[in-house]
This record gives sequence, structure tokens and C-alpha cells, in this order.
Amino acid sequence: MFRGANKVTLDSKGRLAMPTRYRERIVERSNGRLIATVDRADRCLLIYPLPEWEEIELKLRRLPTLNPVARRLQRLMIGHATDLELDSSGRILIPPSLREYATLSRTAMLIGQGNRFELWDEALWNDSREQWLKVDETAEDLPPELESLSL
Amino acid sequence: MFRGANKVTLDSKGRLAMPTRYRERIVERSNGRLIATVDRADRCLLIYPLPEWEEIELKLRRLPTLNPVARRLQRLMIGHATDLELDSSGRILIPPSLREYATLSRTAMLIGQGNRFELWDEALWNDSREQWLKVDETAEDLPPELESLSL
DNA sequence: CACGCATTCCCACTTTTTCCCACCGAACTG
DNA sequence: CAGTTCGGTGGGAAAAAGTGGGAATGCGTG
Repeated sequence: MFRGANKVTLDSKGRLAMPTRYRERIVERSNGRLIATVDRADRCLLIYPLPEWEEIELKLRRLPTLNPVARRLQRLMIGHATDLELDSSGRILIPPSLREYATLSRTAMLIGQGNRFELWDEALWNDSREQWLKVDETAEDLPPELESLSL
Repeated sequence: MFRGANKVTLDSKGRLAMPTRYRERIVERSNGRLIATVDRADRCLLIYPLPEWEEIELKLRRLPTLNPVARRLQRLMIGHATDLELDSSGRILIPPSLREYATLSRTAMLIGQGNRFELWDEALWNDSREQWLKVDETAEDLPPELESLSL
């Protein structure tokens, strides 16, 4: 599983050096093959090892094509899903369109999230985090799944 | 399967270079033969490898002819279906009538959607995408298939 | 039958992408 | 404290992909 927040840099060609502690696991899990796509809610990218992604894609594709909500989700997620591969120096190349979507500049944050990574522009990540901390969770109605959550 | 968003250009003759990463798969799947037709809901084109299309056409033809909705779907989709073929440089020629339907100008987006592609005018794609992102999905009634979806 | 328009095929140029190597800095080790 | 190794970074060269134009072929028309 992937954990932790890493400050990473995108060079002028859009390449990103995957932190070494993840490399071995990525190679053994998917032979270095990854899929990047956009996040539906936030301006960040989601990066999955290929096998993990294929499960998700299968679920998405089974959704009814004529349903507008499902269609929207398919277009965003499958429509932006791009194959990436670790190069000989353990870097991945983020294509321009995805870079634009997530407003990625030179410094970014790579966040481990279990079966995937999230890639955020550094400034946006910091701002968002501050926002999340400000929200008073107790004032909200928690969905039932969270009521019983024990951390 | 086809995924990802590709910026493509239609030249003055209406030709579109299929991104190379898809070409091999298209050739082995259907010997380079594709079908383009119109989308029911949006001003974009749908492009299927021939065998995939034949399945779709079969499903459409099985729909009850007396149902007006089904009839409309048949007329739109089967009625606009056009044979395309990859030429020696991996390009397809989009016929003028379909170009008009999807208001395609010089720059377009080719979106992989599993068993098919969608072809959008670039500006329309960008606008639509922004619209989709603005919608707060949680506020909508999600179809039951989506409720439990974990990405 | 001849002419003109439209389509198709093919070639060549330009730009982009990919691959590879070399350098720099930091950290660890002897 | 110096030497060595490893991770990160940048750039350059080779390869591939995209783009446009021109010639040839086919079709419809006058």
C-alpha cells in the first residue's frame, strides 16, 4: 500500500521522479506500468498501478451508457486515463493535458492513498489542507458509515 | 481497451491522424475498419471498431420498432453510421456531414471510452467538461450502480 | 468522349517524443 | 574527514509521429 506525502518536482519536460521507496513495489505489482487520470472533485490527478485501474475501469464500463451521471463519470475518468511507464531512471512523464488540468507547476505533492497516489500542485495542496482543517466537522451531518468510525 | 484524451487536428481535407498508440490495436481488432456515428445526447461523434459496432447495431435493431424512443435511437445511430478506414499513414477521413453535426473545426479532442472513441470539437469538449465538474454529484440521485462505487 | 472536380494515395518535411548519458548534491561509510 | 554511492536533475541526440502538399486515379457531367 502507498502512504505518505512527498514533495516532488516536475522538470521542464513534465517528468516526475517517483520517490525510490515506491519504485520496487510499482515494478513488482505492474511492471512499472501506471495509469493517471483526473479527480472528479478536486483539481488533482489520480495515479494507479495498472491492475488496480483495470478493476476500476471495469466497474465504470458496466454502468448504463444512457444514464447521464454515469456517462459523465466515464468521460471524466476513462476519458482522461493515460498510460504511464517508469523510465530507466524511475521517472514518469505527465502529459501536458493532465498537467494543465491539475494546474501543475514545478513543485508538486505526491500523496500516497492506499491503492493509488494523488498528485497535487503544491500550493493548491497546502491551501486545500488549510481549508479542510478549518471546517468544523462536528457541525455537519455525518453519513451513517462515518458515525461508527473509530480511529 | 481505449482510454485517454488526445488533442488531434483535422487538416483541410478533413483527415484525422489516429494517435499511434491506438493504431496497432485497431488494425488487429478490425483490420483498420471503423464506424463513425453521432451521439444521441451530445454534439460529438462515436467511433467504433467494426466488430464492436456490429454488436451495438444488433442490440439497436432488437429494440421494439413501435417504441418512439427506440425508433429515434435507431434512426440517429444506424442512420448516421459511416464506414471509415485507416489509410496508409494511419489517418481517417471524417465525412463533411458528420463534421458538421459535431461542429468540428481544426482542433478536436479524441476521447477513449473503452470499446469506442468520442470525437469532440475542442472548445465544446472543454466547456462541457467544466460543466460536468461544476455539478455537485452528491446532490444528485445517483443510480444504484454508483452508490457503492469505490474508486 | 473530353473535361473538371473530387477523392485517394504517397512522399517529404517539421515537430515532438523518447531514450540515453552525464552531472550535481546529499548522505552514508570507512 | 574524505571517499563513494545513490537518488535526483538536466540536456542532447536519435527516432518516431504528425502535417501538409502534390500527383495520380476515378467519377460524374456536359
